[in-house]
Amino acid sequence: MQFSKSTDYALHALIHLAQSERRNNIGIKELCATLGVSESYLSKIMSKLRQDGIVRAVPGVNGGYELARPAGEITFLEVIQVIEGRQQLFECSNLDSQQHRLLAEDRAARQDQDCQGQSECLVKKVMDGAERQLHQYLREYTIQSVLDAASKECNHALNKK
Amino acid sequence: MQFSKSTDYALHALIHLAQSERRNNIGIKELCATLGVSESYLSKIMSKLRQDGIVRAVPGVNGGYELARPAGEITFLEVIQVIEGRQQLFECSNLDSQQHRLLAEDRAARQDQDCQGQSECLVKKVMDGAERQLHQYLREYTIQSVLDAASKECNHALNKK
DNA sequence: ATCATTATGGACCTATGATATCCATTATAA
DNA sequence: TTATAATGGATATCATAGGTCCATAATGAT
Repeated sequence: MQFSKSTDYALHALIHLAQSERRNNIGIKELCATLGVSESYLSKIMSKLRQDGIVRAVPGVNGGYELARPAGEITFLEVIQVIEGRQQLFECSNLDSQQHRLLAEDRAARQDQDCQGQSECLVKKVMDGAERQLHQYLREYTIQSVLDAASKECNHALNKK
Repeated sequence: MQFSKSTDYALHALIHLAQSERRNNIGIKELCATLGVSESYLSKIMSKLRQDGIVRAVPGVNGGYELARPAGEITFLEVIQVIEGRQQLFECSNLDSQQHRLLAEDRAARQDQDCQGQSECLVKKVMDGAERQLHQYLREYTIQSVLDAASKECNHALNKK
């Protein structure tokens, strides 16, 4: 279980766009030179980011990409979900297996109305909790926060001089 | 990015073993009937769990599997790592890209001794933090805790009657 | 000792998705 | 009108997940 390279590229591309905010329309050529990745591959990724409203793109002379929103409003979670998709981290296969059927029957036999309906697998419950934790964390970091961290390091160094 | 089916199978198999603790040596036939998965595939998974000391296996008549340790000492994290491997959730490709080189040069130019050595990518720093969060969460849940949750539900129902 | 039983590990297969390239087309500004 | 730059479709390659089959080894029962 790993994040794809595309996610890596997407995040770094967005950081570069954020760093170059005064200039608008950064071309794919500059982006792929900066990231060290092929033009054709990176444009697929940029295309996805555009379709999800994270960047704007303009073709033609002096065209290129720019952030569609302030860098502080683009979270890591959002970027990751655009690239990786929005499937759940964990899906319980064989919900009709004997193990699950027994648990469900238990619940049914007990006629516990509170438990009806939440026939979810207990393993999945734990894993869904893990996913929630992860999402909560990734929502707290934005493209801007990375830029801030970089300049904070820089200021720290300057103060020492 | 998703957990594999194998992780699903492994967790459910371990829960079944834990539920059947008094009987020892649960055969692969019983396990795969319970989980609804093929014998040949599940045995690969069980073999991994054995190699990592999570279950014990004994061949021959009346042989089978049993937990190698108390269910309360087998964490979700451990099981997941055995099955999924221990690679990092995020690896930064192109550490020699222009973007990374510039950051590194900045640090070097500043001659900030505190920052030397930690030339790590700022994106990776965030993602490593996410991984730590996830691991911390998954370490808190064990095979036993799932069993406890199930019986707690059961008691809750009995008290209402 | 032999035999039936059960786990093990190697070889193999297939499907899927990640990674990647190429090109024809479309949209834009100069 | 033209050069430029993004877009999307088709395609290729490779690694991994998911899965099967079989020969072998180990074990308890007879």
